[in-house]
Amino acid sequence: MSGVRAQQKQKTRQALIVAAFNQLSAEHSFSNLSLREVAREAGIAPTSFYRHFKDMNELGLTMVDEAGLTLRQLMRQARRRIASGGSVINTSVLTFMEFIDTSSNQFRLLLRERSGTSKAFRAAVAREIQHFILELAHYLEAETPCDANHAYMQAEAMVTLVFNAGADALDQDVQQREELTERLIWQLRYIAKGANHYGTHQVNSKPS
Amino acid sequence: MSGVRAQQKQKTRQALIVAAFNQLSAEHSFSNLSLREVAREAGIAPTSFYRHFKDMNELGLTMVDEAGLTLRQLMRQARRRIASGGSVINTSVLTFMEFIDTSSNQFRLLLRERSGTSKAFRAAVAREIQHFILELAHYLEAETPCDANHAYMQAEAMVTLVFNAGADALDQDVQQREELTERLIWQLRYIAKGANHYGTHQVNSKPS
DNA sequence: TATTTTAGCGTACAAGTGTACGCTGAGATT
DNA sequence: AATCTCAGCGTACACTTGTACGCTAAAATA
Repeated sequence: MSGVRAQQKQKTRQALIVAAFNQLSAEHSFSNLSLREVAREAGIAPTSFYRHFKDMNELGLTMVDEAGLTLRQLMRQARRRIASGGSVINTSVLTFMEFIDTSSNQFRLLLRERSGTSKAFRAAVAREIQHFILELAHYLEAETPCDANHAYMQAEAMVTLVFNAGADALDQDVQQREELTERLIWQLRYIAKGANHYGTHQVNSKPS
Repeated sequence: MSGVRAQQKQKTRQALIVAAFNQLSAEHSFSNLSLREVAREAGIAPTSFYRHFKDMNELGLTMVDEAGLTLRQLMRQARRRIASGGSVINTSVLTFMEFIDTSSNQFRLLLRERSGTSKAFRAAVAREIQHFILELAHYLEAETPCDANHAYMQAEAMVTLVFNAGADALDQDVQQREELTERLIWQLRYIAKGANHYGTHQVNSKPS
């Protein structure tokens, strides 16, 4: 049971995933990929694809998981930087922008399938984003004078803005990205300010 | 020059556009459409398609324009409601949600092509959204104590949140939509509050 | 060692795609 | 009335796609 067999299988399985990611780009989305092209790039026969995934759909869901994993790992790293004395907003934003830069295809997948044609895909992406929101909400509830409900809404708004800024950044050059990032940081400050205002007291009263 | 000829041409051209919109759905995106299927639904031969558009791409851009037009018309209507004494945030949000409900396929197109595979598409959608942002920014600058720069950032953040909430709403039932709308309204208040705080005075000082 | 399992291959096929080409007949133009 | 224009059609072709089926050789198991 040395597992030479299973080991090789994992290897080509991974080759398929890598091949699929490589074929994603600004001009090529997941739904444009064909089983045959992916198999070709992975160096196996089209029909061998089925030894690993029953479907292109199944491949896609695996890719979403993988992208989510990458993102979560990066953000864990961000939390370490924050713990050792970085500004929360700045560090998080910069880390996210780093993700977009170094793993743009993974981000593109999440971004596109969020509003894609497969309900399963949309749900999978929504789950990944939800992770983020909950984590941030938990942090905000603990570290700022905000009740749970407002902490959640605040987190949701922030994650939405960050994610969207990431999407815009994909098409931009360095100069534009810097301006975008600066605007984003201001916008996050707005939200923090507003949430702390409304979330701290008189939660149920209408604002003026 | 009665134009019977040209009139008929416009008619089938419109039939193509309608056919294409009809084939959009939660499970079917623009890039899934085939020229042949669109032509079939419009009731013409595949090759006749070329009498109207050089490309599926050209059809798509026309559709984006049309969707943008619908949206702008709806928002003009919203402005009238506001002028006759409605709350700004509430009225705008409700109007937008109405757009998503009654013209979901048009919204889906904008939503998806915003991060789609064609740069021209992305630019076209970005332009439509930019209209919105500028219009709102102008309003905010005039009606609230906010300098131009902060008014723009505020408007951008608000439009982003509204647009994204619309995207989420597409998959939701009435109950969930109500909750979503309520959260959205709070989030917009956060932004308004924060922007007025930072944008009114001491613009260049760091927040506490 | 003999047997079973299985990753990967090659062949084959039906279905669908975009589009080149030439024709027709009904409006438009002269 | 004679001519031109051109929206729409049908045929045809070269491709690409997913996948069913059966084979092989090497690893795993007995």
